[in-house]
Amino acid sequence: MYAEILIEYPTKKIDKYFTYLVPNEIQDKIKAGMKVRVPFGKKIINGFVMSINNTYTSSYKLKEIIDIIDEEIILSEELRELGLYIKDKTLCPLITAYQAMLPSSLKLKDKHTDYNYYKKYLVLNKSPEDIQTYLETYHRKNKQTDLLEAILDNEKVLKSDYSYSIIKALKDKELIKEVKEQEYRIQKLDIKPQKHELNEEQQAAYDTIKNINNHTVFLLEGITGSGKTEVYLNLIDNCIKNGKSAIMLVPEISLTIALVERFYEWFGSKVAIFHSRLSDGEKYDEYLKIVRNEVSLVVGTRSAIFMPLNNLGIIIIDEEHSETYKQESVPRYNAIDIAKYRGSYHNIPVVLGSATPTLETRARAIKGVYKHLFLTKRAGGGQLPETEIVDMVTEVKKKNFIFSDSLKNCLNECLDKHNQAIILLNRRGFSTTITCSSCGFTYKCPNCDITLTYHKSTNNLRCHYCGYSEKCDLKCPNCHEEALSYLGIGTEKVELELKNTFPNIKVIRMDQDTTSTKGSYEKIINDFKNHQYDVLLGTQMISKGFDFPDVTLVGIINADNSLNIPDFRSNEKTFALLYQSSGRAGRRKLKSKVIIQTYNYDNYVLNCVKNNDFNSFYNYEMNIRKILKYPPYYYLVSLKIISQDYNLALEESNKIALYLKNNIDKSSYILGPTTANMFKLNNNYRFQIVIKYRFDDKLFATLKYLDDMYINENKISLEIDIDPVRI
DNA sequence: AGGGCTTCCCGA
DNA sequence: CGGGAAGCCCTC
Repeated sequence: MYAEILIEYPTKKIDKYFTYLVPNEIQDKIKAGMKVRVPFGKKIINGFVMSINNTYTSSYKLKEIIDIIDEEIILSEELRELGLYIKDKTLCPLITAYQAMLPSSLKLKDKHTDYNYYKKYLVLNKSPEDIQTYLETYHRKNKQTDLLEAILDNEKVLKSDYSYSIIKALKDKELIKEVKEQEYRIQKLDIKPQKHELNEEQQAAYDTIKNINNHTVFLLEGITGSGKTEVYLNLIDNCIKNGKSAIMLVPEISLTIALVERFYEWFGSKVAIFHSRLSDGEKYDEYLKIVRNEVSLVVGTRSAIFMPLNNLGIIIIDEEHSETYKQESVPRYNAIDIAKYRGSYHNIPVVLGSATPTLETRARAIKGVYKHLFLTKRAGGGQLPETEIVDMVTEVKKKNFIFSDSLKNCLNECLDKHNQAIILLNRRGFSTTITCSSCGFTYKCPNCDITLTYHKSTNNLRCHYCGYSEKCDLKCPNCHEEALSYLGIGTEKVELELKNTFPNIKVIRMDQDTTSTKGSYEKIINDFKNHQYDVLLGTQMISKGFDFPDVTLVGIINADNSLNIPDFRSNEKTFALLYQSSGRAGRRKLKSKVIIQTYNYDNYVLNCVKNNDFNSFYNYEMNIRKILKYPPYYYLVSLKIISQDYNLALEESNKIALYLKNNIDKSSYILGPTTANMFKLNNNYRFQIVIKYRFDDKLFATLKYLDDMYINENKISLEIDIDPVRI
C-alpha cells in the first residue's frame, strides 16, 4: 500500500506529492485527508495524505510513513479539492492553500501542544451518604465542611474557588478528589429565539431566497439601515430548522464582535465565531465545535469561509464590496470566489449583501448572472440622514483646519441633546508628515518610499508599512533648527482637537493603535453603545455595518484621502466608504445629519453620496471603466517584480513584459512595467505590470510559466496577483 | 525549507 | 593551495 503525501514546507520548490510506503499496522486506519509524520531528507516532518494507492511504478526506493498524527480526517474531500482549485486559480503552492484553511493549532508543525482546555473540579470520593455521616459525626463547622456541603449540593465545584490547604486536608482524608473536564473557552447558553417581524421588502427578499434550493448567487442590495441582517437571521434560522448549517462572513473583526451578540440571541450555543483576533486556543475550540457537529452557524471574517461545516445550507457574505475578502498574501484568494465554489459544491444559495456592491457584482446582477434583490427603505422607522458637503478651501481661510463651522455647530447641538456622533478620518497617528520649515527636510522611512507618521502617544515616528520607528526630536536632524512642522492630520490629532474645542466631551478612539490588546474591540463598541462616550472617532474600521441607535451625526474629515489614491477603484472605494459611513446615522427615528469635509467640493462622487444616489454613481463609474477598459469590462492580472537591486528589477521587468507581449493573446493589454504604487518597501524596489484581458486562452499558461521561471531566483521575486482588488 | 555538494573567487 | 561564500540540486 502506498500513499501520496503533501509535505508541509510552504514553498513552490517542493510543491508536489511524495510517495511513501504505508506500514501494515496503519493500513486499515489511514485515509486521505489525515495528517502523518514522514521522514524527509534528514528530518522528520508532517504531511497530508492526498491519496492511497495499491500500485506504484518506479524503481525509486521508498521510505515508510512513521505514523498517523491525528485519526480525524483533517481535510475532507471537499477541502482537498478546494485547495487544488485555489492553487490553480491563484498560482500558490498547494500546501499554502491548506494552511489557509486550518487554524494554526492544526497547521502542520513539529511540536505537539495540547490545545484542549480543561477546568479542574472537586467531586466526592465517597458516597453522599458516607459524607453525610462524616459531617454528622464531625460536629464542628468550618471551611472543610463548607466545601463538602457545597459538593453535596452541586455535585461538583470549581477547584479554583477554594484554597489549597482545605482541598489538601480533605484529599488526605480521601473524602474528595479532583477531576479534569474539557471545556470550550467561549461558551454561550441556549436561548429561545424571539421571532422578529420582517417588513414587506424584507419578507419578499427572504421568501425569494428561501424558495430557491439550488446554487444561485443573490445580490441583496439594501440601503444602509434597511435591515439586511434581519433577512440573514431569518434565512439562517430557516436553514437550521431544515437541519442544515450556515456560514456568515463579515468584513472586519470589529463587526463580527458587534454582530455576534445578535447571532447568539437567536442561535445561542449553535454559533461558532472565527476571526484572526481569537487566541490559538479559542480558534482551536471553535474549530472543534464545528468538527464535532455541535454548531450550525459560523460567523467570522475571511478565513471562516473554509470552516468544515457538514451539510452546508447557505453562505452569506455581508458587505460584499469589502476589500478584506481578498487575502493580500499567498494564497491570494478571494472569499467570494471560495463561497461560490462551496456553494456550487453543495448546490446551495450564496447571498452577497451590500448597500454599495462592487461594480463587478452589480453588473453581474444586472446581467442576470446573479439574482438581484432590493431593500429600498430603512427598517424600524429610521430616516436617511441629510448630507452636507463642506468646502474646506473656504474653511481654511477662516482658520478652520480640522473642523468646519458646520461640523462644530452640529456637534455642539448633538452634544446638547445627549445624542452621539461618529467622526471618521481614514488615517491613524497624529501627523502624517513632518517637515522642517527652515530647510525643507522631511522625515522618511529609510526602508520604504513613504513619509513617517508621528504618533504622539508614544512620541515616535513610525512607518505604517514596514514597522520601522524612531524617536522624534524637537530639532531638525538636517539643519538643527527648531522648525519642524507637523503636517497632515491623523486620528490622534483629531482626538486632541476635539477635547480642546469641546470642553467635557467624551471621545473614544478606535483605530489600529487602540485595538491591539485582547478585548479592546468589545470594550470600545460596548462602552460607546452604553453612552459612556459622546463621540466615536476612528478609521474606516468604524464605517461599516454598525448599528448604534443614538448616533445622529456623522462627520467625515478629509474625504479626499481615498479619492487621491492612484487606483482605478478609488472612486468606488470613496463612494462606498462615505456612503457606508453616513449610513451609521439615523438608524432610529431621530433626525440625523452627515457632514463631509473636502477640498474637492465639486467632485461628482461626493455629490452622489450627498444625494444617496448609488445608481447615478454606478452609471457614471461604469462609463469610465468602459472607456479605460477596467473591470467589470476587463479582467486584471497584476505582476510585481521585486528586488533589492533596482537595475535588476527594472531589467527583469522589461524582459517579462516582452515575454508577455509575445506569448499572450493580442487582444489583451499590457501596461508597464512602471514603478509600483509603493515603489520602495522594506528596502525592495518594486515594479509592476498590469494585464487587462477579456478572453485570453494563452494567458494562464504564460503566467504559470513565468511563475515557475522565478522560483529558483533569490535576488528577485515575481508576485502574480490574479483579479487584484487594488493595483 | 534545509542540507550537502560543487564552483568560483581571491588572498600573503 | 585553501577557505569561505554563493549557487545548485535533492528530498519519496
